[in-house]
Amino acid sequence: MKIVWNEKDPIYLQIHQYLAQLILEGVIQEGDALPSVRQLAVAQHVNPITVSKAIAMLVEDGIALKRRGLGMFVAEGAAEQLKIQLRARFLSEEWPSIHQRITLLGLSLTDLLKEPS
Amino acid sequence: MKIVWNEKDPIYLQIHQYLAQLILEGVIQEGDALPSVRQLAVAQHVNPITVSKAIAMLVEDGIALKRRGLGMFVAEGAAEQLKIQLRARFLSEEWPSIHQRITLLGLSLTDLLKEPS
DNA sequence: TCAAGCGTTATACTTAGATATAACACTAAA
DNA sequence: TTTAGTGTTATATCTAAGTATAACGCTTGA
Repeated sequence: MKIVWNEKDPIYLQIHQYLAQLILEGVIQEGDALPSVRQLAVAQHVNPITVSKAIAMLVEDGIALKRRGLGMFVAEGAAEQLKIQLRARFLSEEWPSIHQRITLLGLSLTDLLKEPS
Repeated sequence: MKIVWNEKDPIYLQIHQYLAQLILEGVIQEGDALPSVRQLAVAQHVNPITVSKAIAMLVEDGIALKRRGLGMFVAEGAAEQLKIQLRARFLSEEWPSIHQRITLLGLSLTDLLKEPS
C-alpha cells in the first residue's frame, strides 16, 4: 500500500491515517512491529519528527506501544479499539457539520452513499 | 443567525460559510446588501481584513458584487449559482475521502442518521 | 565491548493565519 | 460642502503549525 498525499492535510496526519488504515485492514496484525520511524521517514522522503508525531498519536490512544531501543508495536485489540475510536471521533467531531452541509446543499445522503465516487 | 465558531477552520472561511448559508437560505435575498465589512468586523470582534477575505471569495465566485462607496450586494441568481458551485466543490474535493472513511469504518446509513448531535 | 538498530530531542527556519493601526478613495445625503 | 457611511490597502507584528538538520541516548546481539 502506498500513501496518496494531498496538499491540504499536514503530513503527520496523513501518515497517521495511513498507519491506522494498515491496522484496520489487518495488514499489520496485533503484536507486529510498526514500520520504524526511520524506515518510514526515508521511504516517504519525510522527516523523522513528522513520522514520530503520527506514531505518538497512536501511542496516546493506546493503539501502539513503545519499547525503548526496539521500536513500536501494535497493541492487543488495537484494530477493534481503533475502529471504535475513529468511529466515535468521526461521528461527534466531523459528521455533524458535514451532514448539515449535505442537507443545506440539497444532496441526498442515500444517493451519495450509493455511488462509488 | 449567529456564527458558531470552531477552532479548526480559519476565521475567514467560517465567515464565508456563514454568509453563504445566509444567501442559500434566502435570509439575504438577491439585490440585498450584505452586512458591511465594518459591521461584521465589530459584531464578531474580528479584523476588517479578515472579513474582507471572506467577502472577496464571494466576489471571485460571482456571488457578490461590489459597489464602491456603497457596499457589497448579492448578485442576480446568486442563491442558485452558489448552490451549484458548492455542490460541485463538495462532491469533487471533499466527499470522495469522506466516503472512503465511512466505508473503512463500516458505518451504515442508519449509524449516520442516528444522533443529530 | 561495540556496532547497528531503535525512538527522541534541541535548534532554527518557513509559512499561513490573524491582528493592529492608520491611512486612502468613493458615494450619498444633510 | 461636509459628514458619515462604504470597501481597500500598506506596514508591521504575532502566533502556531509544520518541517529540516543533526545530534543524542537506549537496547540488543554478534
